[in-house]
Formats: sequence, C-alpha cells, structure tokens
Amino acid sequence: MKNQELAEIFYKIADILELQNVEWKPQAYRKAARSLESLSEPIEEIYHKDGLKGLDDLPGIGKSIAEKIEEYIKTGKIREYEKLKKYAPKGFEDLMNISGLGPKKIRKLYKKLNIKNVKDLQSAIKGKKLEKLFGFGEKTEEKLSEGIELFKKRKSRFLLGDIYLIAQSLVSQIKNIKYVERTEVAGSLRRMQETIGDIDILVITKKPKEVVDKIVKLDEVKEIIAKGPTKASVLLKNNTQCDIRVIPESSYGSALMYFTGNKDHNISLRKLAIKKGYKLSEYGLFKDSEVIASKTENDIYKKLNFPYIEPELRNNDGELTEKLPKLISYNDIKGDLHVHTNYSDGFNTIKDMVLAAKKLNYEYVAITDHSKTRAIAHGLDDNILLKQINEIKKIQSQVKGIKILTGMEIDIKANGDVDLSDSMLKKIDIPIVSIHSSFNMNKSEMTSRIIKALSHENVKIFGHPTARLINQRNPINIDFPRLFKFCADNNKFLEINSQPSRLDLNDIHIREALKYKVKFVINTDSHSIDSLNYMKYGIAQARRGWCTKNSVINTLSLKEFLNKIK
DNA sequence: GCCGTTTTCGGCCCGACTGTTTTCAGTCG
Repeated sequence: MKNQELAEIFYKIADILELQNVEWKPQAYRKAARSLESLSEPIEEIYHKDGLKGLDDLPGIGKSIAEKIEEYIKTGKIREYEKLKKYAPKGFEDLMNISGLGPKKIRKLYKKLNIKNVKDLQSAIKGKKLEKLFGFGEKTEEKLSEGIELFKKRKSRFLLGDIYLIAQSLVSQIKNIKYVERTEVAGSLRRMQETIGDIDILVITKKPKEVVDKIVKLDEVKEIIAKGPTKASVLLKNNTQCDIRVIPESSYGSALMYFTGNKDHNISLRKLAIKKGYKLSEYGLFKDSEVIASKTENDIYKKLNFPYIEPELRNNDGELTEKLPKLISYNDIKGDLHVHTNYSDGFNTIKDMVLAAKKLNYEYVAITDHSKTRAIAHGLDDNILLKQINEIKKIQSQVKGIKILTGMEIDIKANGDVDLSDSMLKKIDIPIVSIHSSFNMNKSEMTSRIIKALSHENVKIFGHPTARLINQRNPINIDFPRLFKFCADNNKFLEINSQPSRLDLNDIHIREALKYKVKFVINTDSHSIDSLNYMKYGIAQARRGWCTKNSVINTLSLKEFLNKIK
C-alpha cells in the first residue's frame, strides 16, 4: 500500500515548493496528500483497476499529480521530486516542523546563513548569528530555541484512548474556574478520530483574561507556548499540545463548528457559504456584516441547507453531499460479547468482569477466553472450558440482572480449521473466531481461510477482522468485497474492536460493508474491568463508518439478540 | 496544481497572535 509513502512525498514537494516561493501549488500538493491519506483502498489498486482516470477522479488529484502517482507505482520514483530534492538539502524538512519557522524565514536562514537543518540552526543560535539578520530579533531567537526543544520532544500523534481521559479531566477542571460559563472539547477529539494530534478546548466566559490566566496555571500544564486574550497554546506534561480558545456566548455555535473541523470540512463549508453570498468564520455566518447564524451549530447548518452533521462525520467525506443516516448512539449497546478473564490472559475473574459489565447497564455479557492453540495466552482446553462453563452457571445463580453468555475466542488455524471440537462448539453460546498466527498469506488464501472458519454452523462472529494496528503489526490481507458478501449472505457478523490500539476495521471498510448489508457487533475485547470502558471508541468508529443502530446486533435486547445469533 | 450550480480562466478560507521592519509580514491553527 503506497498511499502513505506518496502522501509523504507530496507533503515534501509542497514544503520545497513553498520554500521556493511558488504560489498555490503547495496547497494543491497538500490537498492531494490529505486525499491519499484518507483512502482505505491501496492507490495502486485504484490505478490497476481504473488507470490514470481513476486517479484523476479522486478529490484533489488532477492530471499532473495522477501522472506522478502513476510514475511512482511503475518506477518507485518521481523524477520531479528527485529534482526538487536537489534544491532542498538533506534534513531541511525538519525545519518546517519547528514552531515559529515557516517558508519565508527558512529561506532567509538558508540564503543568508546557509542553515540547512536543525543542527545548523542550533549552532547559529549558539553563535548569536541570527540577531544580525533583518527581521530576526532576540525574541525570535529564543522562540526558535524553544521550538527546537519542542521538536525533539514531540511525538507525532496520540491514540484517542490515551488522550480522552486527560482531556476529560482538563475540561472538568476548567469548568470549575470562576467566570467559566461553559467549556467543551473540539477538534479531532470531538470527532473521536482514532488518533489525536492535539487537544482543542473551547471556553465561554465574559472574563477572557482572568480565565486564560487560570487555565495556563493548571497542574497538567508544563509550558506556555502562546497566550493572548482569546487564545492560548500550552504544552501538557505528557507532551501533548493543548489549544484553548475563549469565545463569547453569542458565537458559541460557529466557534464550536470551526474548531471541530476537520480542515477540509471547514473549507468546503466556507466555500459553500461564499457561493450563497455569505461569509463563514468562527464568529458566525455573515450576510455582508450582519450575523445571520452563530449561536448553535444547528442554526448554521440549517442556513446552509444541511441537517445537523454529527462531529464524527465531519471529514469532508460525503457528509456534505450524501444523505446522512441516523447514527448509532453511545448508549445503544446492550452487551459486550468479547471479554477475557484470568482463565486465559485477562487480569480479572469472571465475576469481576460480569459485575463491571452490569455496572455499565448491559443486559448481557459473553465470556470469551482464548482457545488452546493460543498457548502464549494460556488458551483453554476442553476440560478447562467445561469447568469455566460450570463456574459461569454458578455465578449466574448469584448475580441477577445480567445474562452471562458462555463463549470463546477461537483461533482460526492456517488451514481454516477452528481450534475447538464440534461438540464443544455446540456447548457455548458465543464462539468468536479470529486470527492470531500465520499472517503471511496472500489475499485469496487468507480470505478462504476465514470463510472456511466462519462456515461452521455455530460460528457467527469474526473477531478483529483486519488487525489494522496503528503500528502495522500483523495486518491481514483480506479480499473485503468477498468477505462482506459472504457475511451478508450467511448471517455472519464482523466485530468492530474497541481497543484504541487495535482499530480493526477502518471507517471506509465499515461504510463499504454496509453497502453489502453486513451487520456488525461492537466489542471491547477486554482484558480487565477498566477496558470494558473502551466501548465508546468502538462506537465512535462505527459512527465514523456511518453505522445505524440497525446494523449493529448487540444493540438488540437479549431475546432478539439470541434469536439473531442462533 | 486543482477546480467549476458565475466552468477552460482566474480564482484558491479566515482570523489571532507575535515580534519587529512602528504599520505589517510571517506563522499558526
């Protein structure tokens, strides 16, 4: 899959062109790069299927960039880029990532002081060479020193699950500050994207200065990057950047909308506004200089002839052109069907997990420990599984108000056999099959292997379908159209796995699957009572993939659910 | 370089903060 490689090349081309003072092209290349990043299908497949025209049809990609993509697929190189690279000395792109440095300053530094990388910059600062440059003062020098430190420390993006709770805690502390009337997270966090670059927080108050002063003194704050009366940027102790915007009540809706993004969604909305003779900014929707909508997001969407668009959908990915579904909501889930215990590699007992699930108001929960082949996770053999089934019966007699289903996460062997005998399969309620070994298979073999396992009469759920891990460990090669069709035709269900580090089916796959009328089950794959709370991340993913309540079977009541799965 | 419900040319989102060149350019989100 060359999407990311190409996106990175285009970002670099944009940087170099910007350094050369070329107008407009940088934006075009960046847009093409973002477009590539948002694709789930490998770009080379699109090319092999539909050729240059298929590439040209993608948003932000025209004839010239399409040809460059073609060249890269065919030769592994883009001549234009190789040529441009000669202009840009090695390591220079790091300079673009230093806060306070943009193309103009970098150009000047290069021309006047021959600064080609972060190291050059650092020694120039040490040698007090910058001060002598026109436009560079003492403060700039200081800022750049800090920028270099920040650059060295900064990790690129964080997992939603790693940031979510920190942000919640920040918001609740800000709520307690005097004069704060309202506060809310915005940005990629509000959109519940799988990864988060920084935390955006909106605050409504009549006393901006006092409030900003208090916020930058919160315990989590390590460093103040910038601070004014209406906005501030701080670095938190975990090295996440947090941007705070203070706004008046009257523009709450337009500000929330603007800061929720994403970038392309905002740009599209603003362009649509212009077409209608309006101007849209974080202060409101304007006709000439008069505000015609600003108090709520809904007001603005309405004026622009849209229904309310849920934050998770604001990706400029069809939400402004297609009919929107009524999304599954965060409290629609009635049961978690993928839960591990200390029988295999979980940390808690069956009873602990069941009680924790009951606290979440679930109607049912399935205990699904690993099967015997998965020895490393202490997989259960037949005898232990029988023992577990008996223990579940006992616990069920003690715990009322939640149905405990028996189950197992069963390995799919390389040949497609499942790691549990037919007789045992019939004894458990929820057999989930999933892949933990022999990843290195071609698409057709892998898909046949999965379909063979799912073909068992009792097996209904395919667990963590693609293991599309953030770090790309063990991605599984699947022919999705074939799998989707099989599942839809045979009443089999795909799991949306809620683990933040294991975003299995990406959003586009979910949307594709829905076209085939595939149904999902959203599970946490919990290994501890705490991770039962991961459910929201899975639901967010389902929402981003445009799932309705109807397309997720564990939104059904116990009785309906059992009917469906039997 | 891309794009089109003002379509093959001529536009390309909007505003705050910062530092410095004291009226605005550069950077950022």
